Amino acid sequence: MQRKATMKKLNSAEIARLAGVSRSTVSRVVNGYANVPSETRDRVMKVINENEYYPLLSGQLLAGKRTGTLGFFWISDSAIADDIQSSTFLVHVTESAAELGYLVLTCILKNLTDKENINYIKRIFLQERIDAGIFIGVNNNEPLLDELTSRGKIVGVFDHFRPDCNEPNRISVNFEIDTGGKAIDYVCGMGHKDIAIIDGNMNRYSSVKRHESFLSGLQRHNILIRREWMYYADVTEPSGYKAAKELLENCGQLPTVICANNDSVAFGVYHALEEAGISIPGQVSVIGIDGHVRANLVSPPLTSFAFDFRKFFFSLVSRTISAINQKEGNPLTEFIPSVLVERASCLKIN
Amino acid sequence: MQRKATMKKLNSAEIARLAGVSRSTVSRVVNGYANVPSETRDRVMKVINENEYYPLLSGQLLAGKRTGTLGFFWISDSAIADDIQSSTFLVHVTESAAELGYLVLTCILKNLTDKENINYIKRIFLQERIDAGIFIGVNNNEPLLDELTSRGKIVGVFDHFRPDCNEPNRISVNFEIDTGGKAIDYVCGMGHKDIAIIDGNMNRYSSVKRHESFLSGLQRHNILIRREWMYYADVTEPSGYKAAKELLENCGQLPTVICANNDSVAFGVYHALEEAGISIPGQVSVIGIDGHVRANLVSPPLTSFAFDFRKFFFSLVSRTISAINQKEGNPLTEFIPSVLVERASCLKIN
DNA sequence: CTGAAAGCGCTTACAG
DNA sequence: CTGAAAGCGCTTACAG
Repeated sequence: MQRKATMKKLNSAEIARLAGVSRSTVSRVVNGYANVPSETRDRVMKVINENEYYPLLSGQLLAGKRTGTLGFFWISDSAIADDIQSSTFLVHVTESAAELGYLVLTCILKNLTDKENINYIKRIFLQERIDAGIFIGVNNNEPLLDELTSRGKIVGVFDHFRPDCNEPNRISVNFEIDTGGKAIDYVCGMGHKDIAIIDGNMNRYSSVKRHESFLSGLQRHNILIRREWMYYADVTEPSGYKAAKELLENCGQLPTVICANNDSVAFGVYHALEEAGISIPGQVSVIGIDGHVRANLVSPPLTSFAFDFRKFFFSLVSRTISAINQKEGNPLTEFIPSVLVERASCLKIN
Repeated sequence: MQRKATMKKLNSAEIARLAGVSRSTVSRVVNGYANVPSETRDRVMKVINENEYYPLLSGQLLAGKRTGTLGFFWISDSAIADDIQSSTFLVHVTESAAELGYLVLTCILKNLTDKENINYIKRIFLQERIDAGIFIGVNNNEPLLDELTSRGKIVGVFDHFRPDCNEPNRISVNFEIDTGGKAIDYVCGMGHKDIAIIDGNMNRYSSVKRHESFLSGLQRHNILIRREWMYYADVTEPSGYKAAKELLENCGQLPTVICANNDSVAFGVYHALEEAGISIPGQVSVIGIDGHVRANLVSPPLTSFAFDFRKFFFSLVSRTISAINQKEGNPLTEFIPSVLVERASCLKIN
């Protein structure tokens, strides 16, 4: 039924008038409270449905209801639209939230070093536009997270682990910590001994853990760690390209395999190797970590330890929502396991 | 400065008290009204900044302010997370809105045939969670759009043109209408005469226009239109695969080129041709429309008429926001031109 | 230039 | 089981 300009304003008072009850009762029906006899409930619901009445959010909020909205804060200095994988994260968060009855307010920011960006995020929390915020791409020790949690705000952070903090309003989801070691086990099993490592961004919990487990994996296999085969990148493709180029220029002898911190970095490694006329995997094998959607599209298809990102974000979003509802025994973090996806980029040798 | 649990509630009354003014004046300062002497303004601002005070959204809304939020309604029955291109649209909308000071509430829905989904969207509008809604993936004659606009709600729709409607609250952005004809001109210029067409979804304005301009292009070049070389798909890769497979099974003689409604459909055509052992472009050339991010990654790289989607969404979002602010002379639609990107999928013959 | 007061639309103790 | 009333935090005519 259409609301004409000349019609009375459609608020709870008007519904109450039409149904012959008080606004209190309308509110009780709208909110599904038990103490309304079914006859009254039906009569009120009929009026509500006929008029397509929905309580205005503004009134509900002021009376103390929650927004039913999560903030989604994506921090990345590279253009997110250009990275296919990034964009899917946003979709996973939105769909997970929707499944649980929540809406998502999406914010994309270049960095958190800019005071203006920090204030932008704080404003969204302090205006109470959202019940909690999901964060991607923040440093593990980001002070903003500490400030928000100490103010009682709820944050759900991707790739974040702070054993020194166990506030119930600091939720996170993490990659298993030993994927680097699994990658080393795998390439050693393929006969590789000359192993190069391209590390990620050491401000990310996952990158640190992969670094550590790359190294302990090498030790476990009694493989000499050669400084000229260890390079630092970031988590992006261009950073992987740059690091691999430096490696190629300075390494003297080529390694037989390059283990990349993640698949995007591996794509950068591909680029550098191709440019140098080095065949993959003929001369140098490459292995990644992530299970990037592009891993199957590049040539040769990239062997990688893959993660189910749908699962990642559902875990993060659902536990963040549990924190909003102050559920008891809500796990503060979850470590998600990887699955090896063997493709064509890593060759068995000898 | 941290707000301790024991501190007074930080609202406009508290700020007023600390600054020695009334709540009215605090509100005037917050909203940047002119009639406050700079001395008073500075004093109040100092208190506001020291306490990191932001007016609660709930109060502002109830007093009649706008939300500063756009809804983003993405309708797609295929998994959006799987389509790389789709995800970037979401990023473009979010970044365009942010540039203009708006936030974005993201909603992903499988279809609009389900009454429940229709109500989900209506609820978001009627609760006044948003100032306007951006729509992607709706049929050109979608009744929900008519209902929303007739209720005075503002919609901004991607790929939507209704010459019979010129409400100031129905905003749209469109593909130029003659890209199909440009594709025909191009392949004819390459010497092709045996031209097949895979059309899109005829409920989309762009697909209809491409269909029309494919046909008028063929006529312009005096090329016989052969029924067995015309197939309907949708806008997705699987639909292109299916249509191309049918074409190959039924066509008898192969065309020398297949013009696809868009790049996703073209990828499906690739798949079908590869499966049939037909080489691209050796035996059959393929041309797309869109400028999909994957066009450069497939083999052979796809020749396509590309659109600047960043521009698409900035146009849509900025004119939608102008409609919210009731700007005079706000253009209801804009047609965005294409740019030919020649890659390796379309061969010159004879 | 500034404050007191009304009003926005809901929910929820409270009283009956 | 139900209604009258208070209250949430802001903004904005209105009066001075």
